[in-house]
Amino acid sequence: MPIQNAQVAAMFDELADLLEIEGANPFRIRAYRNAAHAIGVLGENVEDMVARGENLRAIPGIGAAIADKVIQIVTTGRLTQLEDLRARYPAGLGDMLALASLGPKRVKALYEGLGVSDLDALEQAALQGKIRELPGFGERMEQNILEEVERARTASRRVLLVEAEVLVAPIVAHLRAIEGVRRVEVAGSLRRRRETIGDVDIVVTAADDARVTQGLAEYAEVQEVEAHGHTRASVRLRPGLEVDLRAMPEESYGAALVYFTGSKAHNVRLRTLAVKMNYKVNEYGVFHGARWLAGAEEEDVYRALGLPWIPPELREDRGEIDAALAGTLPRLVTVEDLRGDLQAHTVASDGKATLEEMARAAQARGYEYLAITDHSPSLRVAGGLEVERLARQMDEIDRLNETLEGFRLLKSSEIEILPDGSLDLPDDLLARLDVRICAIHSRLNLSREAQTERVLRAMDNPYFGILAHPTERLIGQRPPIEIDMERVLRGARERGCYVEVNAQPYRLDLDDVYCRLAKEIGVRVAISTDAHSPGELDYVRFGVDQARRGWLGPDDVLNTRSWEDLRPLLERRELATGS
DNA sequence: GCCGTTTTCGGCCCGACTGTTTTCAGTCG
Repeated sequence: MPIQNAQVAAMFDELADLLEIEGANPFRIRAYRNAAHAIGVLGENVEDMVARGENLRAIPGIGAAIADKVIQIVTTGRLTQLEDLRARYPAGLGDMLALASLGPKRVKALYEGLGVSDLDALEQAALQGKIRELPGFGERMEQNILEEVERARTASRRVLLVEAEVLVAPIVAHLRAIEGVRRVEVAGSLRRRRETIGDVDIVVTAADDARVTQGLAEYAEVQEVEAHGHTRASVRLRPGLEVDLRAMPEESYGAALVYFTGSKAHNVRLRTLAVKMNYKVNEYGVFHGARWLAGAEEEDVYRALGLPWIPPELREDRGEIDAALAGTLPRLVTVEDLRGDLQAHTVASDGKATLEEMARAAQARGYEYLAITDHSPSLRVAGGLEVERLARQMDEIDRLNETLEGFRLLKSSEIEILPDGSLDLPDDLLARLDVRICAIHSRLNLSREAQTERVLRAMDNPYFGILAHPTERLIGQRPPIEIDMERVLRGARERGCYVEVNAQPYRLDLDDVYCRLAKEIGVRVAISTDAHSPGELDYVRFGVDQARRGWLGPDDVLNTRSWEDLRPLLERRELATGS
């Protein structure tokens, strides 16, 4: 069974957790966490790197010792050091560590003082009043632990980016309406446009800070106020989403925005850079000794550190600071760069609107083209079009295009990649399409090798165009299929094929990390909404978000081009093969 | 345990809040 980077990273994180409980050198612990982060955000698979004999020490944060451990993990699937620690500390301690009031010190005290090693035992100890008797613990802490155990049992998962947006918009409106409030900005992972959101951070400037924190605490949807100070408030909304608000002085607004936008790893890099310059960075500004240098706007903070402003989507400690220092930050693609959408459905298969309704909606967005990609025959559950119906739709598109000014519908299909790697439409029909979107919808559980071969074989067909939603994941519901994405991307480049960034908020597929890998390998992407109704064309921004997080610029994206410029890119292989 | 146009040894990001405290440790973001 191949091992994914995320699993390797999780092992080092667990190692760090257990070492914390053990009371190991905190800097050594940090080294493991840094390594976990470095591996987690790596585009390439460490297992493949090891197989190719590449030097893992080239990865920043990985030295000789951790490189050896990575090799042990990918070759044996185990890490003896971790297994030794697991033998010494019960598995339930990890659950305890996840509680807000408990860190490694208190978990260790509870385990050694009371023999408590899981949430159930912890709850019993609290109910029996034993916890308050431990040194450093009290009655209040005992009560908090009880509440946190209960919450952990009913814990809600991270919410989708789109869900968080819907919940947060009215809060922002509520805060803006408070008297004396000047600036309100959502920071955190929502501003970095991560695919899921754990909690929401909001930065505010106002004439009266306490009035704003009070205002949040009194917001109608608040279920519980977790903390409530003069300049800071933390509340839990009914759906389980936590909102942290920070009121800041005007001159610190930019520094606070940097600080609360994160990521944490990005901030650590910034402060480390500052220290080398003999500066200090905190949420109030950039300081030289006690002297305040900058902080009113984000641009000022970065400039004081010798950097250009870095777009929030890049602030993940994936090399953005080095790129900023070198002046090689990419100009990122924007929604405004897009000239069309390359995947949309109609009532002919499983969509909700007609050809004309979809065309009008796309044109109203300022697009020049929209590809109609109703499903192919094998996908019966989605009303896939048989050959005759598709041919009739193509005629209808021709007629409609004659009535549309400055806009055209593109003839297309979302073509099934069958289990044997063949495409679900005959070549003569494929040849008549403007764009060919190819996708897997069935047999998702093939082995990694078989699934990879299936897609590469499909790409051998000279009519293969764009691989749609390549990993088939549904965020929080279905994991990605087992597939060697690096091989798929290299195969796509060799064959002149492309991949999709599907903008459906529950797909976001390719994700940001694979977008970056596609760019490195040299495969262009289509940012497509896969819209099933006119309103879903707006989802495009979520696809753009992930593309930006993957460092993609306008040139890396197919549909930033006019149809005249795009067409030869899609036709190229047919010309080359003479078909 | 990692890392180095200040260092191959001696550093390693910073402040608010909570709960326990009579001056601060622990945790979080």
